[in-house]
Amino acid sequence: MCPIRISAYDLGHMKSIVLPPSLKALLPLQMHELCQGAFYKKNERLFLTGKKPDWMFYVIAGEVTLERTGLQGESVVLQRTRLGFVSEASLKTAKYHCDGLAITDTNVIKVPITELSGALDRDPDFASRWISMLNTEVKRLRLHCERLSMKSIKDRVLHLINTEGKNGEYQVNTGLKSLAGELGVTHEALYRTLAALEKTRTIRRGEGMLTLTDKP
Amino acid sequence: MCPIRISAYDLGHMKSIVLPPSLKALLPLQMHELCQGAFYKKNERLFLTGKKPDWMFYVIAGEVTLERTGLQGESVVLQRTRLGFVSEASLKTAKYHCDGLAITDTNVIKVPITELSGALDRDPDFASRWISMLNTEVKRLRLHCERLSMKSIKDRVLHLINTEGKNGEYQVNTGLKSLAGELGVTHEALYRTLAALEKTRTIRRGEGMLTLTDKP
DNA sequence: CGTACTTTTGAATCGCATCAAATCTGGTGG
DNA sequence: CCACCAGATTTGATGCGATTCAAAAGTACG
Repeated sequence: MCPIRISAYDLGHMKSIVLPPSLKALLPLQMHELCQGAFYKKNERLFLTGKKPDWMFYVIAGEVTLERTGLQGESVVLQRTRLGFVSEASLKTAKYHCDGLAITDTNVIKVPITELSGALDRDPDFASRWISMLNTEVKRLRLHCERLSMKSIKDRVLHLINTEGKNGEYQVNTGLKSLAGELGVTHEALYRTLAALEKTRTIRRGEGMLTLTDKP
Repeated sequence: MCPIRISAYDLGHMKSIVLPPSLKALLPLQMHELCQGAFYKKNERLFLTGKKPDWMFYVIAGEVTLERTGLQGESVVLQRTRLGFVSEASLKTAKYHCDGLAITDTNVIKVPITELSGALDRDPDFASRWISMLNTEVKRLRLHCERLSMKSIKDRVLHLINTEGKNGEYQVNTGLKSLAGELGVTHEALYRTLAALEKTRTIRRGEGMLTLTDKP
């Protein structure tokens, strides 16, 4: 029952690449060959705030966050992606409104934006699939907002397991410190909350997994 | 310099209606006549969680929130709309994932979902405009998440004025209590924070407007 | 084996939630 | 027109939970 997770590899320029099924099903056929693979080491940035978007990034291994640096220089995590597009919303945008940061070694598929945009205009089925993807993203973001509106860390953690997890199990992929950032709390407070939740047998922990214990 | 704001009217069944320019520009011509006007009194619900979406709601006057009721029965505001679509993300969804609540007397344009979906498949230009709208929404939601990640109420208020306001001015439309909900804080705390910000001359208040005082 | 980072625990502090209550406001009906 | 009510606004007092600062223990990696 260990989580299936592809590790990231640096394959150099990766001339020919294999698209993951989810991306293959989304993109029209003629786009497939225009895609390129890319590798980013931990803490490398895929793109920077203010820069012009040329590629759409589809994460296939590793993990990428969208971050903005606040007024005091602290970074705020807007989104984390382990499988799927980062910055879908930058399709028709002149500049990025946040940074894309690989928080671990990461493989992505790069899709050229100009061609992507053209294909969306030409191919109604593709446009429809793209809209569905954006709909999903909007809902995910609404849930994220809901989570961040909760006052206690305990509530946020349980909400996370319930909405992002499967069958009451949530896989923590890049460490609790990173998760704390996503939940909008300090890592110390998260550690304490998890310890408390474990002591009251509300959740169990193991192998980076947070599991809800079923209560009668 | 008073804010232009259309008040909501109950025009009965409103057989023939006038679409606002923003909606007219978005929808293809043949959709225009399929739209209907509707009026909701304060605290009426446009739709309920779990119900099947038949109409898309475009708010033209008043204000609508998307809300989910948490485990303890408290309601969490996911989104507020004063002009534009509510629940754009429910286009291809079997059921609503939240409630739509008129928090003041509200006029909306109802657009039939089946026809809307068909038009998106047939009309690439329309699909393109729809995608742009979703992109905007995704970005707005990301900013909302960023705001909710801020620890202090002061930071959230200033972020709100900077991102949702115009020229350092933010119009509070439906009361501070409602705004407090959107910011994820209690109304008491918000009142105190605003009073403090006013005392230090960081902001000014008047006529439901929060204005940033320019500092050298 | 040393370095960097994560995880963990400790103690002090502070901001916000909470509960309470007073004032103000607009709208309703006598 | 005024009494009345519901809701919004405001201020006060108290306690809790999260932040903050600090430091120790664990872990991965070269």
